[in-house]
Amino acid sequence: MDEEKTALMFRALGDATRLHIFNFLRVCCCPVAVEDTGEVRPVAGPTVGDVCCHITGADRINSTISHHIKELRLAGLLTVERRGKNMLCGINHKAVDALAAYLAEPGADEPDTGGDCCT
Amino acid sequence: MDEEKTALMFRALGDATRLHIFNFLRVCCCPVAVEDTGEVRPVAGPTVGDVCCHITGADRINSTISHHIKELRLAGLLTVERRGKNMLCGINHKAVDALAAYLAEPGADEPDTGGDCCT
DNA sequence: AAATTATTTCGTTATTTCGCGAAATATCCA
DNA sequence: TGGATATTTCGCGAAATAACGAAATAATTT
Repeated sequence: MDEEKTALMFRALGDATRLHIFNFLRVCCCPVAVEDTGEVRPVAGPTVGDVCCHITGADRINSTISHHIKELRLAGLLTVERRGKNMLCGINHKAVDALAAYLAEPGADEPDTGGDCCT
Repeated sequence: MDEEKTALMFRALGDATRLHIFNFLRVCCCPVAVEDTGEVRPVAGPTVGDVCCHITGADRINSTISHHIKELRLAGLLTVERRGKNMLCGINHKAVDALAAYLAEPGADEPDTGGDCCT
């Protein structure tokens, strides 16, 4: 996973509102289908409106939430797909797993420059 | 791990320069001591100057790098300790592990609100 | 004590981000 | 076709952030 993309994901999660959205979608029921291509898309799940309702408490959709969801999507952490009038949100588990692995395995994608860097 | 703190960590890693610093420190040799209190501190390792040199290529310390290191430290991801004239940097593995676990275990710290959120 | 080295803090400027409301777009229903 | 619903895009002002150089602080050497 390239560093640019990784930073983008971390950045997306580095906002209280977005992290809240992300958590909600993770604990929420979000059945997904995996295409032959490997692409993952939500089969059912909360709409952008549901998310907005849960996060803000308001029953009207908020442009701010829409914007945050877009940012999470651009980072690759969310999938969003139109279903009629609604947009269904789902977690991109593959991306989340990759990010978790990144944190768990130090320097897996970096040439080892250690040894000549200590004082 | 509380959500506020988690977002702070993600935010700290969500900048290309800081992620670069973080990666450098992870692959670099960074022996640490664990105190009786559980506190972790670097025993040896790259100084702020070493980090700056590696990241920017310049041989002079840069206030920008100093600032980024401070931010990583405030997020709890780095430990910084004075050793004579220098400041030694080290990774706070405990915090990194906690962050990795957070990503790996969906909703471990969130009450399950699923079931009534799908359309 | 003065000079030197390593690093942080401060003040400034340019850029980005956040939240908001209004307008635009897309889809469905009558 | 004309609404109604769901969502995104646009434009705005306020607040946060990033990079930079200069000054300040801390520890070491002479």
